[in-house]
Amino acid sequence: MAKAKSESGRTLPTIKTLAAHTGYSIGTISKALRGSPVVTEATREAVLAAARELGYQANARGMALRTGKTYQAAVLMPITSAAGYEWDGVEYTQILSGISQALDGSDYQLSVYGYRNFDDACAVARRIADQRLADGMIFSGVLASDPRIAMLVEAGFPFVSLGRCRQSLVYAHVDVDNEWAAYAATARLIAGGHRRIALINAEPRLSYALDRIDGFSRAFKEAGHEPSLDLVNGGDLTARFGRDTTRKLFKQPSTPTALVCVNEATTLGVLSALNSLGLRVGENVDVIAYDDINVSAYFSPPITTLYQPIELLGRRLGEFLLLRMVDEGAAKLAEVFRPELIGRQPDNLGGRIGRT
Amino acid sequence: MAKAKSESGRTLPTIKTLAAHTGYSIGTISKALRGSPVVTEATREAVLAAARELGYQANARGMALRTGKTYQAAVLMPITSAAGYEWDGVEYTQILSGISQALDGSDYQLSVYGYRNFDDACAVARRIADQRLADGMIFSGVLASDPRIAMLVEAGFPFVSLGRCRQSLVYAHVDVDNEWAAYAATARLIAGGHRRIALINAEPRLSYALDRIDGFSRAFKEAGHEPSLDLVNGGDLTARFGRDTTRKLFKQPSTPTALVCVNEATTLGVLSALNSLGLRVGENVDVIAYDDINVSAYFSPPITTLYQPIELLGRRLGEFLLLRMVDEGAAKLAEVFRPELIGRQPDNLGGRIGRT
DNA sequence: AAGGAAAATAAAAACGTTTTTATTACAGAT
DNA sequence: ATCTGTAATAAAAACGTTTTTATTTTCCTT
Repeated sequence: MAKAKSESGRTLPTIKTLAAHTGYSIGTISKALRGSPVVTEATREAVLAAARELGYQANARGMALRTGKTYQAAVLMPITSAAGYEWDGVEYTQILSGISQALDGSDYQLSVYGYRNFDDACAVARRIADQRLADGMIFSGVLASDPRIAMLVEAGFPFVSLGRCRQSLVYAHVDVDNEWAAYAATARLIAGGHRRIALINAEPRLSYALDRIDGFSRAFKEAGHEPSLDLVNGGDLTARFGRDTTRKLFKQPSTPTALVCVNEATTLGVLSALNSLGLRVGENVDVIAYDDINVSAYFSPPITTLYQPIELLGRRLGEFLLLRMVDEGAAKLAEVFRPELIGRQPDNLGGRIGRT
Repeated sequence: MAKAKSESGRTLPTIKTLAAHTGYSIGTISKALRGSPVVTEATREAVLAAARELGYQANARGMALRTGKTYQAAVLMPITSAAGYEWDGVEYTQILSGISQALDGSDYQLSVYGYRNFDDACAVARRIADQRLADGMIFSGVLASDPRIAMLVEAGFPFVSLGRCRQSLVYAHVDVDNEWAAYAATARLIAGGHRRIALINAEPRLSYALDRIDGFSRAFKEAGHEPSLDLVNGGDLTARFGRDTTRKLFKQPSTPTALVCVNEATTLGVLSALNSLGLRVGENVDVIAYDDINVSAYFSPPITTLYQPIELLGRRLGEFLLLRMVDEGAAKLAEVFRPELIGRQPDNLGGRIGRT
């Protein structure tokens, strides 16, 4: 078998090369490189100098084999449905980007595992933990009762989830304050005079979808009104879902006067449907959207959004995972981001609707 | 050091476990598992049965160390600029998704390497090749003269690029026929009566940006007109760039009557700007867009697009890399996809513009 | 029945590390 | 001068594989 060669055709330097070059044994070299206190300062200097000179870089596989660590951080990523080619999972670019930045400079390499559906995601998570394919993992799409979290907590495997489940378990996580966000959006619309508000939501088995319904309801209750729960719709996060749902809503006898949208893809579908129904935002209907990627500013007219730079969440996910993998307790590793409400419309139908 | 334990707390089975369990030596076990012809059929059966029974899975680090392979496929991913939080690099979700699907079932694991700018990308590529951090790599954002391609071809390191450079080198690649696409879009607009056509393009150092200018020019020349090269604009692929460029174009004395847009983010910016200028698509101006993620159907009005499911490109990238890593010649591994022109508008300003 | 070739398997070496154990050198104490 | 303890380093073992080399078994030939 050919040895690994560097581009120039020479064999890569190993710890043995350093040993031969410096005259020390490989054990001493290893200790010097790892900063063990048993080697003299002078020896360490000599070894480091040789390492620099020869361009030595520790072989990750050798380290991995000996230590049992993998130096891999796994990220579970949903595979976009090949079928409809609908706009889906767009925000993963930003999440990966953030995680990658956090891992940059650490010894860990980002490893992506695709999954096709929730069961698949569970199977992949279990495989990673059981076979120690990585030293830690990150995943999203958390269910109200998520078997992955229960399983990994039980196994003591380091992980950070994007989203919180509704079981009382202690685990590292990052999340958006969806309850507050839905509350803020709904309250703004209620203050604008709206009573029939639709919530275009994610599937209700997802934990954050429930959070949003909670916030939605709370806004009504605090204002002394009954929440328009009949206008709550759950589905996938595509433009198609937004369009179809909007059309359906406006075929009903009691139509909404405002909509809160789950994300910008869905919003695009909603706006498209409203347009084809001859309804104009700010005149006949108000729309507030969740905004991952700051694109709502370019809609015509620009709409009010709950803005949360998702790359930041990704970075925090990576940072937390690094800490978790060196055995930082999970309890301290939790952060819930509150998105910023960016008002681009008065959201009171231009004053055409009566305030209470 | 604690041994790797499976979730249930038991030590993971290794080739030694199988040896003890079956009575064969570890060498024989290895050969049986790898399907070497020197072991009897009966032995192989027994070994495989034991492997199934104990849930044995080969340890990737052990294999990696011995064989010198890493079983990692590296993908270089641009890190979205933390600064503007502009919509950027969205299509990477789909690319990764496609690659992940192609790698699924192979021995290779997808490894993501982020880079911040082109120089960084080159450095990362070199590091991966020099230190053998992966057995192959995939990257995009190819320049007309791309040092990564030259370097990797020279080093004999397996890779597949998304995009072609303009140097005469033999290497595996996947690309979109950008020359044709720009030609088709421009020709359609010329046929609709347009003469002043703007091209909202990527940065001209990118190879595909040049391809598009070529196609754009060819359409004019074949129709016997001078290409409106003064209306060609290159920049990043954000909505902001689309908006700012459009505003700039319509401030000039000789404004365009139609625009060809580089991608859907930019298109959103273009449409936003047109709207704020009081211009309506299909009446005052026509727009044709490149469409990665099939979202143009939801614009109001829907616009004509060049549609290319990008996940398919990703899948082919992965397939090619797998072949390349088992030493398939690079020459055969090339595919150029021609996008589909989906006409959603007549693109002749509703007949208001005179045909020649 | 002995010899030998071929087939099957066992044993050993190697990949690049880290860690444990053993050895050496040197100081200070007696 | 010898002993003891400590500091520094060397040597060896181990991680889980694959591959090369050695050994055993089988079976055919004479």
